Amino acid sequence: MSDTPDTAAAKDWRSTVFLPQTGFPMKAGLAAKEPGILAKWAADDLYGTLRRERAGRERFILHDGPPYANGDIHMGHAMNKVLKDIIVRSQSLLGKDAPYVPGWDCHGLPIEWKVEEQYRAKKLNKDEVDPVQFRAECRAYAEKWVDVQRAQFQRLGIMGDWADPYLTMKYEAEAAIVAELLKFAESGQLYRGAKPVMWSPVEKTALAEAEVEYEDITSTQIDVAFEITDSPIEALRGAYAVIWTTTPWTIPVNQALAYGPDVEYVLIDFAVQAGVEGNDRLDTELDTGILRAIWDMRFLVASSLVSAFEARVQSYLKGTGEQQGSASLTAHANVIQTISGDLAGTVARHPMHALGGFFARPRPFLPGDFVTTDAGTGLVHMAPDHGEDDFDLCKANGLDPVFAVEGDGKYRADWAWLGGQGSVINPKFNAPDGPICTALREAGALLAASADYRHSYPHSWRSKAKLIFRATPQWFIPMDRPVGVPTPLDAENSGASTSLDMGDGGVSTSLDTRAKDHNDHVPSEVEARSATPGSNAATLRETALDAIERTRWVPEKSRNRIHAMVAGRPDWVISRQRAWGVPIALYLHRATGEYLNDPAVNARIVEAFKAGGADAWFTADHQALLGEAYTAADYQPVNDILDVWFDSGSTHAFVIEARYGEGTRADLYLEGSDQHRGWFQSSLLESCGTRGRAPYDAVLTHGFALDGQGRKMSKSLGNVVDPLKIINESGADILRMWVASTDYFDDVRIGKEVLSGTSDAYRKLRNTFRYLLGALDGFDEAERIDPADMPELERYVLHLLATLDEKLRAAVNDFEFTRYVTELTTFANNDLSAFFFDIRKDSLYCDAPDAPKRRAYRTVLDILFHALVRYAAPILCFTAEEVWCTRYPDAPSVHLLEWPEIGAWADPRLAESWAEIRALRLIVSGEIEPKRRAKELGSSLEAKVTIGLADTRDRPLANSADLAEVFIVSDVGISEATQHMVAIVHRTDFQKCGRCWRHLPEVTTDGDLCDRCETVVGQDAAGAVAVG
RNA sequence: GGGCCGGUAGCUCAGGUGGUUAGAGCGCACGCCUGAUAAGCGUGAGGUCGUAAGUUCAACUCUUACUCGGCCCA
Repeated sequence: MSDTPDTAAAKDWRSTVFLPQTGFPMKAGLAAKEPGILAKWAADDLYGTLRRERAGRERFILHDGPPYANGDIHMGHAMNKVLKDIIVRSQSLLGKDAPYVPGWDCHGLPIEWKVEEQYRAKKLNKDEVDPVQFRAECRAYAEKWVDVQRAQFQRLGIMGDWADPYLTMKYEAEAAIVAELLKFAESGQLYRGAKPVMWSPVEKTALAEAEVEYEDITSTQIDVAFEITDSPIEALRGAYAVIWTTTPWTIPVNQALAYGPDVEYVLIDFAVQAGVEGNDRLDTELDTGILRAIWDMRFLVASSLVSAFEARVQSYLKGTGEQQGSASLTAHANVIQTISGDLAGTVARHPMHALGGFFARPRPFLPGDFVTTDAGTGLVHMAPDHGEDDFDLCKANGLDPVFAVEGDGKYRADWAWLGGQGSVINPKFNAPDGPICTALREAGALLAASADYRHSYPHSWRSKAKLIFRATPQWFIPMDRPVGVPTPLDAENSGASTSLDMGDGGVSTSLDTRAKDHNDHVPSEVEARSATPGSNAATLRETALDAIERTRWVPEKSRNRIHAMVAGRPDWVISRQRAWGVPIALYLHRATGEYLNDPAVNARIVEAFKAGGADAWFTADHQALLGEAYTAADYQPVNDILDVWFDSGSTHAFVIEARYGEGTRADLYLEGSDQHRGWFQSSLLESCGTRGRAPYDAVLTHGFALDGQGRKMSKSLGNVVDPLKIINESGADILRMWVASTDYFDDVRIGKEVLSGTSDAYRKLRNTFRYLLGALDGFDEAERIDPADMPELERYVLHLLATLDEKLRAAVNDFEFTRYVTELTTFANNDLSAFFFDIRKDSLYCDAPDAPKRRAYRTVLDILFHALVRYAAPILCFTAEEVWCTRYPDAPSVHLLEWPEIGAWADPRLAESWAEIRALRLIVSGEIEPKRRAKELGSSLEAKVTIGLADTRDRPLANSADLAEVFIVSDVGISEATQHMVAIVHRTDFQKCGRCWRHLPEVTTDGDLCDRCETVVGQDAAGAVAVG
C-alpha cells in the first residue's frame, strides 16, 4: 500500500485503535441549548406523561409556597424553586408520584399600591373608582406578573403543572378562603377588638408586620410636666411628674402615666441663674418661656436620669435664651428628696386640663414592667390608642382607646385640642415650634424640646412613609381562647355549623375523612382536647405548639425557631382596610354588634364566591344571601378584607385537599427561613384552627442568597446577582448545580468566583459523560458480560457504585443535595476518571472488541452510564437529558426513568484489598515523579517498578492483580524483606509497542507490535493499516 | 436593643460522644501525556479551624465575652 510507512518507527497505528467517538460536545453552550430542551418537554407534555405513568404510586407532595405576583424573579426565588424542583425530581426518580403545583399570592397591598400609582399618574382619585373596577385592574396586574414569573421559573427547568397553577385570586380559591374564614367564625375563633396596629396614614391602612421596615429618622423629643394633683405620698402633691416622648402628637391622646415599680424616683428643683442681662430680663421670660415652667417647681423623675433630664432642660433653656438675646441662662438640678414607697394611687392632670372634658379627667399613675431607665425620665406617658404597652396597661386599668386620630393622621374634628389638625407624622407638626409644643409651652408644661433625636422608626415598605401605632377596630383570631374544633363526635350536636358543602372537590369542615389518608395518625393529648369543646379544650396556641412537635423540621433547629415564635406571638390580626383581597364576609348586627353565625347563610356566601369570586361580596344582593330568616336592613356587611397571610395560609385547603382529597396533607413545605413567621406559621395556624393539626408532615427551610462576600444583596450596595443573567450567560444547569452544591440550610453565597467554581465542577462532570458516551460507541447487548465473570477491577468498581448508590439514596431522604453532589463528583473524578478510566484506557483502545476484559469494561461503563445519568437528572436536568438523548435519540425523556437498579455488587473484602492496591498505586506514582523531573521518564508506561514488601502477608495482594496494568507501568517486580513497603522506579529496558505504547519484553524493535496488538490488528482485516 | 442561626485552605464543603502531623473536590503552581486534547494523568504549595480569655493532661470540637454576617422581632 502506498501509504504504508517505510520504517517501523514511523508506522501509524492510530486507525487501528478504538478511540472513543461521540457527537456530544465538550463545550456545553447551555444558554443556547436549554430552551430547545424545554420546548421538547413541552411538546411531549413531559409533566402530564409523568403524572399518568406514576398514577397510583406512593405519592410525595411538595406544596409550593406562593411567591407574590409582582416583579421579576430574584435569586431568592430561583434558589427556592430550584431546590423544590431538585427534590420533586429526586422523589420522582425514586419512583414516587410527585406532583408539583406552582402557585402565586395575588391579593394584597403591593399590587393595590401599584394600581393606585397608575391612578395617581392619571390624576384619578382611587376612592372615586368603582371597587369592582379597581379589583379588576388589580387582577389584571397580578395576571401579568404571574405570566412573567411563570416563564422565568420554567426557564430554570422547574417541572410542574404550569398549565394549571394555583392562584389565590381564582374564584375557587377565593371561595375556599372565605369558607376557611367562616369556619373560624362558626367555631367562635373570631373576635372584633380594638388594638393598636401599625397604621400608615398615607396608605390609610393597617399594615402587616411583613409590610413594615425600619429606618433611622430624627424626631423631636420633648419633656412635659404633668401636675400631680393627689398622692398618698404627701411630698408629691403639687409637684410635677416629668414624661419624655419622641412622639409629641400622642400627648393630646394621653390618658395615664406609667412608672416602674422597681425604679427609684427623686424630687428635684432647679437653681436658675441669669447672666449679664440681669433680672429684668428674667422677669420677662417668666411670663411666656420655659423659665415659667421650671421656676420654683418640684419635679419627679427617676434618680438615675436626673442628669440626662437636666442636660435637656439646660440645652433648651440655652437655646431659648439665645433666641431672646440672653445667652447665659442656666438651671441646675438639685435633688430635694428621694421618694420611697409605691407611686400607686398618685394622680396627675393633663397640661391641657383647662380644655375640660377628656382633658380634665385625672391621669392615674400605673405600674408598668416595661418602664426602664435606659432613656427618658423613668415616667412614661400612656396613650392607649398609640402604643402596645400603653394599650395593654390601660386596658387592664379600665382605660379604653378614644380613637382621636383618624385614618389619615388627623385628629378628629370634635377633638378639643387640635381637632381637625395633623398630620401627626409630619415633622413640622411635632417640631419644637409646632402647634403641640407651642400649646404646651403656653400652658407652662414644656420643659425641653429639641428636634434632634435619632432612632429607628417603622416605615411602610411600599410608600416609605412613617407609620404610627393606632388603635382601630380589627378582626382577630385569638391564640389563647379554648375552642373546640368540630369533630364527628360532636357533629350531631352542632351539625349545621360543620357542614359547608362546597360540592365536588370542595372543602368541608367535616373531619371524618381525615383518618383515611393518614390512618397512622394517633391523636395527641392536645389534639384530643382540641377536639373536645369544653372547659379543658385546647387553645389555638396549644394545638399549634403540639403540631410543631409532631412535624419533621429540616434542619432540626428550625423547630426551636417556630416554636418560640408561636409561643410568643399575639393574636392574629386578619383584617385590612383595603380593597384587593378576600372580604371578611360577615354580617354585623347593627343593634348588637354581633356577627351573624348561620351556616345556611355562610353556605350561600361561599356559593356566591364560587360563582363570582370575591367580587360577589361587593355587588351582592345581601337580602338574597341572608335569606328569609333575616332582614338586610338589620345587618351591616363587613367591608374589611383578609390579611393575605390568611389567603396563603389556606392554600392547603384549596390546593392540596381540593386536588388530592380531604385530609391529605403535604409531605413537605419548603421555603426560606423568613417564613417561620410567614407562611409556615399562617398555614399552621389556619390548619390548626380548622383541622386541629398541621397541613404538612415536614418542613424544610433554606437560608438566604448573599453576595460573594456573604453580605445581603441590595441595590444600594450594587451586589445583586440576577438569576436571569446567569441563565443567559451560563445556563440554568449551572445555577441548579450551584444551589445543590451549597449548604442551603444556612445562608449561601453567590458571586463571580463561586459561579466559576461551579462551572468548573460542571465541566468535569460533563466530561465524564462525554467519555462514557464515546467509550460506549457501538455498544451492543451481545457484548454484555455477567459481573461474576468480570475481572476484579470491574467488580471493584461495581462495588463502589453500589456504595455510592446507598449514599445518594440517603442524601435524597435527608434532602441533603450538597452531600449528593459531592459524592457524585468525587466518584466521577477519583474513582472513574483518575482511576478506572485511566487504567482501562489500554483495554478500551487496544484490546480486540471481543476480548473479555474489554467487554467487561464496556459492560460496566454501560451500567455506570445508566446510573450516573439518572443520578444527575434531578440536578442537571438539561444536561442529563442531553446526555440521554445523545445515546438514545428516540427514547422518551430521562426524567421518566426511575432510580437505577443496583445489583448485589457490594463486596467489602474485595474493596478492602483494592483499597490497599490503590494505596500502593499512590506510592508508585509518587516515586515516578522524581524520575520525571530528572528526565529519566516521561510517560508512566516507561517505568519499571520494583515493590519491596515489608510483610509477606502482602504477597497475596501483590499477586491478586496485574499491578503493571493498574499502575500503568511496563513491569512490576516484587522483592521482599524491606522495613516498609517501598516502590523503586527505573526506566524499563523493554521496547515500546507501536500501537499500544506499552513497553513489553516481546517487542524487539521499538515501534513493532506486541503480541496482543499483532493479533488484534491481524483480526481486524478491515483495518486501514496493513501489518508490514 | 432583644431572640435565633452561622463564621474550618482562594472557592464549595467534611470533620460521632474533646485525644497522634485538621481532610476532600475544585482552583492554583510545577511536571507528564498528546490516541477523552480549550481534554486526561501526576506531584506540590496553601489553614494561628472569626478574635480573646477560661475549663482540661489535652479543644476545631466544651464555657464565657467580643467581633463579623444573616433571619426574625422591637
